[in-house]
Amino acid sequence: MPELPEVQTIVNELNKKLKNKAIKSVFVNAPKMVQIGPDVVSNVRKVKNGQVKKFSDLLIGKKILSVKRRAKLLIFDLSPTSPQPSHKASAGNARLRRTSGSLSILAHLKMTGQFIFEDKKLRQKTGGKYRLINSSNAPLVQLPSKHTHVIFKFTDGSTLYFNDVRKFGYLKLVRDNEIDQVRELSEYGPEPLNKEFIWGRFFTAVKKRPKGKIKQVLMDPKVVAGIGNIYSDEILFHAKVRPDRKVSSIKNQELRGIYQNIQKVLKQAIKAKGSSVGDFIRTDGSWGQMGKFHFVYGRAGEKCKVCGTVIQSMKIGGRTGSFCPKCQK
DNA sequence: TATATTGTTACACC
DNA sequence: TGGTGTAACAATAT
Repeated sequence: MPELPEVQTIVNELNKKLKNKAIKSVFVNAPKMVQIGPDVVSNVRKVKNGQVKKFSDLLIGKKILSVKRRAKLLIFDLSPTSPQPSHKASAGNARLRRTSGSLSILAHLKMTGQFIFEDKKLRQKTGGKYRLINSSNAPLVQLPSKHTHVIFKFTDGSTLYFNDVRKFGYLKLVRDNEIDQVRELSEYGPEPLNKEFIWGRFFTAVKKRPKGKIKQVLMDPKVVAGIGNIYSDEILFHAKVRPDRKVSSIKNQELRGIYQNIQKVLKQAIKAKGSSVGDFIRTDGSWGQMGKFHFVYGRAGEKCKVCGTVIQSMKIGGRTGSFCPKCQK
């Protein structure tokens, strides 16, 4: 379940590995998972079967300049669009006129998306599967697998696989100079690890929702970006606040503790390269280590690491939340 | 075969 | 109007 720390882990790794690599080819096996923004190609919102070629055509030859993150979205910035081919090539496609300027790929992993990078020289066959790195921490993965939906090949022989068991994730091409207007990006709240995430702003945003349960408010991307089920549970444990507490009942001091623990827990998780819960693995196929430090998430029925009380779970807003009934008030 | 799963959006209601 | 709550949706494993 990639949340902010998992996405940041992938971004850090891909930014190193993909920087200045040129795209040689793009294979799309699940057309519904790629989109072209309406501002890139007019009159096209979603790429359908016959339009996959446009998606790959727009990408081939481009270099990846950098990989960034906003909330849980990855942003691949590409080198500028090459000059248009001759008039006759575009004559039949007047309505699908390409606009100039740089493109970016927005990628969302949703529940089960994975990016796996394979350097040609690291591929080693082991009984039909491939171990990507020489480490006991790496599970065997088959590449491509039946859940590989998009494959990028680069001119240096390396490959990037986009896997997603549930197919909830997507890749979306948008114009770079209008990226701030993309709705997915413009409506997110502050980045919790940036300077913009100041106490006063957080306090105001939370207090605007007095009837909301604190866990739901923390997971609202408009209040603060990037926090999902795992980290809302963990943050509230460290802040000693039950997830079902109404905002109106939370004392300023408690909210201050939540604010501080948002940054503390997320930073620790990034250091541990994320939590390998569900399908999350790193771009080299290895697991993140944050799961070892979970105090409540996924531990319902087990004993609290602090006081020994059995961890409970409850549905909050249709989601499962876990907490220690003794440590959290 | 029914259910659980999650991030995000849509929408009805107050 | 905007906060609130609920449903819907994507697709699959179990």
